[in-house]
Amino acid sequence: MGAIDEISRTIKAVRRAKGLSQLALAKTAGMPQSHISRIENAGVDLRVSSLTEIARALDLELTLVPRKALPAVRSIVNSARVGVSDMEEHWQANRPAYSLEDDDG
Amino acid sequence: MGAIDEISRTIKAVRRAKGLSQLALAKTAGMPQSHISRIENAGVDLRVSSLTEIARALDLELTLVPRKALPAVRSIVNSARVGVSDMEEHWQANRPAYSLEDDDG
DNA sequence: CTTGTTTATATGTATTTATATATTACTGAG
DNA sequence: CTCAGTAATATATAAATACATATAAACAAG
Repeated sequence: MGAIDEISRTIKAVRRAKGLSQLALAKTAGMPQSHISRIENAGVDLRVSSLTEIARALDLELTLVPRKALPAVRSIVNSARVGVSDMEEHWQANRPAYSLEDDDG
Repeated sequence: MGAIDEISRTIKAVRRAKGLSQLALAKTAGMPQSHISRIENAGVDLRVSSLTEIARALDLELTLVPRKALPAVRSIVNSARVGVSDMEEHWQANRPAYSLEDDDG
């Protein structure tokens, strides 16, 4: 599973957790609903500006963290979990954070 | 200053801090050197896959962190600083973390 | 100082692809 | 049936990306 896939899953999960429709998210992020749909389903390789806007609309922030700091950051992010059911499924079904890596490290 | 600008500055600073040429970074990231040059100077709106590969080549990880967790994450990232001179300038000249936000929040 | 060579970075151009706009279809709930 | 949410399609455009080439600096040797 690639980073893009991980991103799309996270977007979908967090959007649902916040009770937002694709249309609502799209409006806040300034893009058509069809684009959100494609992002969530069709493995679109987003541009950074688009990802930033979507993230912001979901109260997330795009961040670059050094590898050494990753475990600590993850535990913090886990503690700061939103605690909504739809999201829990996501975190448990996948990795315990919003991390966007895959396993070639 | 936008998020893209922040990203390009970070990439350039970290690459230099690691003593890598654009070509070396490009090879590791699997893209032509010309692209690195444009990313660092021409305000390119990167695709997520490109940013992920570059970040990985620089021992960074792209992460989505909830707003509430941002301050804690930043302090961690600050503690985990690499401590190279070229980078210090960057951190001091800009914001105290790798954070990619701008100021509309 | 000039020539050649190597390394680092920038630029010109063609291709690929995300994105915008608009529309349509499908689904489940009421 | 309507309505809300989502997915899928076609077209058009802007922009990222790839490929090739140019520029520039540094260095050595003549």
